Amino acid sequence: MPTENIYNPHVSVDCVVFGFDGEKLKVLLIERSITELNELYNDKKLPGSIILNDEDLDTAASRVLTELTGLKNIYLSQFRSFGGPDRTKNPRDILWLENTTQLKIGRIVTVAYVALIKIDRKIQVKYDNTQTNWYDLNEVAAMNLAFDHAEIINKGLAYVRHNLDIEPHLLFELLPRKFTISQLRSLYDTVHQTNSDVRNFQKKVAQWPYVVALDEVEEGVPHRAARLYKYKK
Amino acid sequence: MPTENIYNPHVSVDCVVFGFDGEKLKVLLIERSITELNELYNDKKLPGSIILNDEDLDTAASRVLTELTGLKNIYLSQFRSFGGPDRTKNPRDILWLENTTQLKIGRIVTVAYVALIKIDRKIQVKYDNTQTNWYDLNEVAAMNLAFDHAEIINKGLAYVRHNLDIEPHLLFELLPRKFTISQLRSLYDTVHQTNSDVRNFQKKVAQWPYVVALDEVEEGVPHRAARLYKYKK
DNA sequence: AGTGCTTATTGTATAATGAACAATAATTAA
DNA sequence: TTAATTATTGTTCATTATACAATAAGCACT
Repeated sequence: MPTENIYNPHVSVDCVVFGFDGEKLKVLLIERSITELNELYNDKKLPGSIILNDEDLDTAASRVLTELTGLKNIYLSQFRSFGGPDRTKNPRDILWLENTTQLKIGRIVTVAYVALIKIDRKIQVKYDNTQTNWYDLNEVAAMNLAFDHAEIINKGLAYVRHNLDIEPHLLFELLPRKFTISQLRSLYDTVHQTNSDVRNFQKKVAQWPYVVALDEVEEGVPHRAARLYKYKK
Repeated sequence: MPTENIYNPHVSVDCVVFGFDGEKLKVLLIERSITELNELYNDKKLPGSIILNDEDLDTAASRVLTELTGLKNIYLSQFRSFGGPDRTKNPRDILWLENTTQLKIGRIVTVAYVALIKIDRKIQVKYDNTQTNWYDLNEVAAMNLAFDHAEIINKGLAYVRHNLDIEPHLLFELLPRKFTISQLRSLYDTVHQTNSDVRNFQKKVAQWPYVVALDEVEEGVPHRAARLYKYKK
C-alpha cells in the first residue's frame, strides 16, 4: 500500500458526488470502520485520497472517482480547499488515517471537488471492498461524518446550486440519457428551490435548442406516458 | 526567519489583488530578484507565502495582505487551488524559494485568493523591503511571472468578473468612498466587458437602494462637476 | 460679458422577457 | 364505460431591458 515515496501526505482531494433520484439530490458516501479501544465504530466519509507525489489535483480527483465507481468522463469541478489546522485533530480520524495510509500524518489540506453523475449508472464497488451508498441530503445533515466532511458537503451543495443556476447544461449530467420534461422540471426545481409553473417551464425548455424530443414515450407508467427527450451537444 | 517548525512548506497561499484606476483593472505584483550564475534576474510575482503550521488558509491570506499593504478588512475570497507537480519545477523558482524560506522545498500546492481594494488607499510597503506596484492586466500578459502566476491571475480575473456580475455590492470594494456615476459605470463596463447606455445605466443605479447621493460634487474638473455618491450598507 | 468646449443629467417609446392562470387529451385500472 | 392519473398546450398582463438625443452646468479663453 502507500509509501512515503509515492504519496504526498500533506494534501488530499475529496469528492462530493451528487446524484438525482427523481425527487431529491443525493450524495455518495463510503463506510468507514474504526476499531478504537476494542470498540468498533462505523461512520461515513466522502470519497477521497491523499494525492500521489507526481499527480495533478484534477487527476487525483478523477482517480478517486474512477477507483470508487468504475466510471470515467464524469463532470468534476474543483470548488474549494479546506485547510484549518483543526480538521485533522479528531483522534478517531488520525487513527484511521494512519491505519489506512501507513504514514505519519500531520495536517492535511484537502482540495474539494464536486461531481455530478447519472444515478441510474451502475456503480462498481471494486475498491478496497468499501461500501458505498447514496444518501439523502437531509439524512446526511443528521449523520456524524469524518473530518469536516459535513461542512464540505454543504459548501459543495451551495456551489452546485449556484452553478446549475447559471449553466443549465450541467443539469443533464444528473439526468438519464432519455428523460421526460417532468423529470427535468423536478430536477430544476430541486436545484433552484422553486416550484415552476408547468406551462411556463415547457416554454422555457422549448427555447433550449439542446433539448431535443425523441420519437419515444416512457414505458410502464399507469397513466398517460410522457414523451422522452435527450440532451444534444 | 522561517524555520521548519513554524512553516508548512507544502502549502502556500497567493493573492490576486485587483484595483481600479478609473479606466482599467490593475493587479498588484511584487518584485523578485534572483542571483543565478552571478547574473541578476528581476521578475514579478504575486503576493503570497507558505502557510504557518498552525494557521488557517483564510488567515494566511489575510496575513499576506496585511504584511504587504498594511490594510485590514479587505475583501478576500478563495477561488481555486493550483497543484500541478510541475509548478515548482523551474530552477529559478526553486532557488528563490530555498533562499527566502531557508527550507528544503518539494512540491507546493497553492491556494489562490482574490482581493479587491480601493486603489486610492495608500499602500504601506513595509515588509522585507519588497517593491510592490500596480500593473495593467495587458502589461501582465506580456510579463514573465514566477511559477504559474500568470495562469493564477487569469483564473482570478475570470472569477472576479463572474462574481462582480452576480453581486453588484462587490463593485464598491473597488471604488473610492465617494464616487460619481460615471466612475461606477466605467467600472461596471470594464468588469462586464460591455458599453452601457448612459441613461439606462442611471436608471439601473437609481434602483439600487445602496447607492445614495451626497450633497457634494466632484472638484477640480475643468467642466461641469458630477454629483458624488456613496455606498451604504 | 460672451463664446466655445466639455461632461452631466434626464424621458419616452418599443421590444423582450417573466408570471399568472385552467381546460382538454391520453392512457391505465377497475 | 367510468374513474383516476398525468401530459400537453395559449393568452393576457406585468416587468424588465433596449434604443435613442436634447438641454444644462461649469470652466477657459478672449
